[in-house]
Amino acid sequence: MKVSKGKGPVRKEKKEVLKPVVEDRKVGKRKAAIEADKSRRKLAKNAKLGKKDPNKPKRPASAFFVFLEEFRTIYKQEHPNVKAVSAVGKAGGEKWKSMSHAEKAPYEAKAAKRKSEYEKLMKAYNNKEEDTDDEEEEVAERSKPIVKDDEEEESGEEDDEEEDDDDDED
DNA sequence: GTAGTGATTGTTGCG
DNA sequence: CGCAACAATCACTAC
Repeated sequence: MKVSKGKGPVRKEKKEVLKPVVEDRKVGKRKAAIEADKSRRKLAKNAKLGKKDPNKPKRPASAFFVFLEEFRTIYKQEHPNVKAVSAVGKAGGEKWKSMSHAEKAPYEAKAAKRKSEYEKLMKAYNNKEEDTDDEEEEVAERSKPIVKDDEEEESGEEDDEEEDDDDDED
C-alpha cells in the first residue's frame, strides 16, 4: 500500500546526494536508478507474493550479497542496537570496497556456485515457460555438472587461488 | 495483517 | 552493447 516511506524511525540519512558517481568503471552513469529502484522493488515483491511464476528462479546472490550475509551477522553483534538494514548495507558496502580481491575471492567463489544453480533453474524455468498450457513435467533430466548434494565440497576452492593477489588491482 | 521501504553492490537477462 | 530490474535483510510503519 505505499506507505509514507521515509517516515520510519530508521532515520535514513537521506541518502546524501544520490549515488556519487558510482565509479564509471562499469557503465558509467547509473542514472537516477535510485528513485526508480523503489518502484522496481515493489515489482519484485509483487512477483514474490503474487506468485505469478511458480518456479521463477531467484537471481543468485552476488559476491557482495554473500559477503553481506556474513557481514550482517557480525555487524549485529557489534551493533545489536542498530536495527536498520541500511546501516548494514552502507557499512558492508564500504568495507566491501575496502577488501582486496583476495578477500573477495571466497565470496566470489560462492557466488559463482550459486550462479551455477541458477543456470540450472533457469533451464527448468525456460522449459516451463515454453510450454505454458502443458502441465509441469518436472524436468527429470538431472545430468548436471554440478549438483553433488551432500558432501559440500564446495568445490574446489580448496586450491588456493589467491597467492600473490592480495595486492589487488591497480 | 500485509506489504512496502530503506541501502548496499553485483549480476543476470533482454532489446 | 547497455540499461533495467532484482537479489537478502529486518524492523517499522501506514492503511
